[in-house]
Amino acid sequence: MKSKKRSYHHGDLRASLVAAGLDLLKKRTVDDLSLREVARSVDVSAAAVYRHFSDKEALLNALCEEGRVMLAEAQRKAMAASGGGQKGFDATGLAYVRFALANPSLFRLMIKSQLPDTPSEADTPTENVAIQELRSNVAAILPKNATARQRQLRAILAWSIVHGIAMLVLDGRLPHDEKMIEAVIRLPII
Amino acid sequence: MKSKKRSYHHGDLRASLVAAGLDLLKKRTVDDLSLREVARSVDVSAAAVYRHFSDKEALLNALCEEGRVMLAEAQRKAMAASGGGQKGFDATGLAYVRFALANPSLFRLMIKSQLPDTPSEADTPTENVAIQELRSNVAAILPKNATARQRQLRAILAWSIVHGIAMLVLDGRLPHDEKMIEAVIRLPII
DNA sequence: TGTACATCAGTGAACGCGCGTTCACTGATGTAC
DNA sequence: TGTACATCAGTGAACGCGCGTTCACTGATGTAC
Repeated sequence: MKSKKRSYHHGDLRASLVAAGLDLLKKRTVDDLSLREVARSVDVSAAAVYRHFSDKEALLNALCEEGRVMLAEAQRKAMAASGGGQKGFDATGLAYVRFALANPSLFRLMIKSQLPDTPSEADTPTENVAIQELRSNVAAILPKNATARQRQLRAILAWSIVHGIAMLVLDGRLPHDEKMIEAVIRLPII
Repeated sequence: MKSKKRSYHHGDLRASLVAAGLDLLKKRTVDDLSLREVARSVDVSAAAVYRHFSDKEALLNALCEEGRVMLAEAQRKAMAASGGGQKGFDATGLAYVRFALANPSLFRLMIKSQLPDTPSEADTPTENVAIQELRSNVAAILPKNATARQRQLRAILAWSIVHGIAMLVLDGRLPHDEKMIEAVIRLPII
């Protein structure tokens, strides 16, 4: 049986490399993903990669960017399909976990990448874009008289829950059980 | 200024290697920790390590084991100091997060290591020792008429929260803010 | 229609690197007589 | 007390490996005249 090394290279090599990288991330650890292997799986020399990316990091950043688009799209769809409110909130969380479980290494890569965070050292230093959007979603769930502090803490709590489940399942500490995951996310936390 | 490479080797080399490994994990990623560097920091040849560990994996397992002891001890102390009940439960969770933040790479190494899990493929396949102890702690918090299912879900929820906070802070997605962490853990989730 | 030239994506060989592991060895220590 | 020997923790050189990156190159394609 020959190894069915599918070639991704039909025209735009840059796009092919990104596609191949995403595909390899389904089978490899982030640290096991080498620039050479990405090139190999597109049947191109390693040096060819440097025509499209300045270095390995630039290639990984491109993969991250692709992942960010995929995740945002999945969450947008989940929110729209569920009709907003508490259900929409839960659906968004579930989409987050599902994305992580479907793309383990890509998810880890995105998490570790520090790119999309606040560039300025503002009042809330390390806080990032995702959490701010999350907080506005939380605001829609909480009672109107909730304080800013309460909103912040609830947002962090919600993020921690979905992120925690995702990581525990990814690392094999919890079984990959859809029903269980949904049930945990739907638990009333207020 | 000379690099102050402290030697750990005073007698028991095995113990020195473990100590050096734990120390290096405070500054290095798990993947950046090489057997050669551990040996180097104890001023011993790389080959000497093989007198005490069969291979690199065995050395890493020893580091994991040390970490497990440290974490268990921290949680035991936290529980005892707080006097049990809901406070004890929160304190245990806080100890988990604090341990992770104090020993980032060691914590990651422990999480990925699959050793301490259930060896048999029982009814709850991937579930491990930690979650079972956690569930008994949850049982003490929940009302007496709670079902087994409710207890299980609450245990997973509690674990997910502390694990999620820990990972988000470790990966720089949330600021390392003790007050915030405590506040999130103490949020009423029922 | 044909020729000269520039462009530039991709090649393949080579580089230095640090890694995990193996191997024959050395030299200090303890034991037997 | 002295000598012969076994033990065994640690040495240092060497191995093959795959990596990221560089470099002079080739050869197809398009454009100018």
